[in-house]
Amino acid sequence: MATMREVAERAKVSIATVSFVINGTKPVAPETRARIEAAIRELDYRRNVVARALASSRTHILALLHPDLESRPNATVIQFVMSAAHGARERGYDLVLWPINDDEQMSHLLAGGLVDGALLMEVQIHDSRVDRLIASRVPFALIGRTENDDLPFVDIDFDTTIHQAVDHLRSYGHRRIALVTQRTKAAPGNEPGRIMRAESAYREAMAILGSPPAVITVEGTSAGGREAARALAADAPEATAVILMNEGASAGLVKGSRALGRDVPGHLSIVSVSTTRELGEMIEPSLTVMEAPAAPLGRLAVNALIDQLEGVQDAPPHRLIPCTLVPGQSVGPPPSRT
Amino acid sequence: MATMREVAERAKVSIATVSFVINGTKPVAPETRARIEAAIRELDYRRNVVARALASSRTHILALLHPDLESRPNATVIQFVMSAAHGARERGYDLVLWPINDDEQMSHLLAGGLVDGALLMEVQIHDSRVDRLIASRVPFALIGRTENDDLPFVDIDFDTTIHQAVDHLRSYGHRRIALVTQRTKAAPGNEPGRIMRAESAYREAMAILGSPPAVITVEGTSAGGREAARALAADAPEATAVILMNEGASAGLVKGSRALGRDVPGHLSIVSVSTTRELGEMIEPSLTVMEAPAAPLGRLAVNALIDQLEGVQDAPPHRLIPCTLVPGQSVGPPPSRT
DNA sequence: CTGAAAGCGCTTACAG
DNA sequence: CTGAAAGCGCTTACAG
Repeated sequence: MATMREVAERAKVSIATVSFVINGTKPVAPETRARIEAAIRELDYRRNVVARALASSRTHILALLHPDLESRPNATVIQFVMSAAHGARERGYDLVLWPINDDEQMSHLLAGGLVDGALLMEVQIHDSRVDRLIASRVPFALIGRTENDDLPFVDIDFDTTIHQAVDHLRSYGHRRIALVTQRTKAAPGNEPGRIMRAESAYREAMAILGSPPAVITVEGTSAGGREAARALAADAPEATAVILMNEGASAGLVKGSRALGRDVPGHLSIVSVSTTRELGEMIEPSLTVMEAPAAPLGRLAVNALIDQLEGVQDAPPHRLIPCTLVPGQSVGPPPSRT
Repeated sequence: MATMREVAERAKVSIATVSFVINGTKPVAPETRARIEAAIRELDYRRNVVARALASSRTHILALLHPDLESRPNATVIQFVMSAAHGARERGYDLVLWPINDDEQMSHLLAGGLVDGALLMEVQIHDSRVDRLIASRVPFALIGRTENDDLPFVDIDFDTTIHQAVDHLRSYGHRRIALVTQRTKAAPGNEPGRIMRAESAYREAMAILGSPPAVITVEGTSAGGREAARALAADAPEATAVILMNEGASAGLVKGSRALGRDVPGHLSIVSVSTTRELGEMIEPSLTVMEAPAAPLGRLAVNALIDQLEGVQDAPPHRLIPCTLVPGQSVGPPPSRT
């Protein structure tokens, strides 16, 4: 590869001037600029990004910190990741994947100076990784929120989403609506924020509706879904509809309900929240879903971070995006009482 | 952040010696080493990876080149990506995501000197990106193969996989087996290698079986699956089983068959190849799948690349991994002729 | 076993 | 508008 020095020699200028035209950092006379651009073209010169990084103390690399997702990743996650990578590249940044197992390792990586900023996924209400991030002094943006709303974050607007889901069900005549949510390994009270926020939005909506809430928590698996179906029949038999905040359990819930003789949507309507429409279509009957804004959220997160790095002040204030209703065939009127 | 110079001063040695102990590149006297290690601990020193990269011309960064998957990624892809990232980190490398739209852009990125090596996904039979990779002189490994088997690659062993699928169906008594494959935007004859290889393995198996092959190609969507169901009924009515090499069409195929009055597996058995077991479980009846070895393949790919970078000679010669049969409920005996 | 020094390929005050 | 030079924080022959 040609170096900046070779370009400078060929164009009969100093390397400083070459740098100025490449970066547009200082005005350069048109003729000089033309000579330099010609030299760049002739030598097929590409600036060495590592040297630039060392000299400017800006690597233009961003880290995506995520729990080790090797096992059960979902479609929403990859859409998010890919759109973040894409958004980063569009602004001249690279995105590295950092599967983080423990906080110690995370601090280590952050201290290496490889990245200009970090994106943290699967944020919990109390999250020690956020403390590590702050301590590292590496700028960051969170995907999800801790209890501290002041930190830079982007998130799904669960309030709006859940209320829309409830409204949709109400428009069919449902009044008794249960919530099926997901059990995690996190300590109780410290679930991923999305689970807690969805639940509190649900409780609020039920309060407005004047209906008693019914919350069922199961694993995010087919078996979990079946368990939810049994629990619904046993503990919340009056519920004619369910809001499902547990993508992995969706197929099991439908299968399990049918196995108990409860047709979907004949006896039980289902809205699956924060999932993909593709997943909704896989299931029979196809699920009515509130599609997670994974791709927009990925771009929003990466742009919020880069804006922060580059000191852009007019960053868009809205950092919450609601899910989008995608009607399927899992919602119908409640069974008529006979 | 502390620098190596500060460590050296505190330990009363030269920075060269500090470098030697950090990298283990040269023997250092035990007492000297102890002093240096103490200084490192006391200053909480972390080597700057950018400076190391520039000085050593090794960035320890790898690129994962993938088509722009923002739209329809699948679970197999993310498992692959995550395990590659994880495998890279375990060996001290970082993985950057490069969504590649065109070859030009790819060459640009490669020329920037950011990465030591590259992994290319979704390799096609004739793939201009591979030519670009070779021209860039950046070491690489392919996920999938071009027609040139000599290049470093890892891949699913479609031969073994398809033959196992056929054997599984034969053990139930099936002899007339169709293949449903996926239409892509690629020019005919230049599909992703996996599609061509699966098809030729299928044709070979049918030849051995003495049955005429029947190949149906549809979009990788629910609509495509329905189309496949119709085409099977119309064009290959004698087929009692189908090997599905089209994950996105799986739900549609089942729904479409039933809509035509053909029960699964009563009238039609299905084996879905190169997919995830989670997806198989979503569907009713749960699909018998040949699970793609996404995670092992991710590690294999990244290790093959790093071995190459580090001159490890005893790289494992086996770079093909077959899918794993995960029985579901979509395979049964063929309908008895009445 | 240890050190002085060159050099990796850029950016960036500073001077003119 | 352009250049000489220092410096980013390391690695790596080379010398001793």
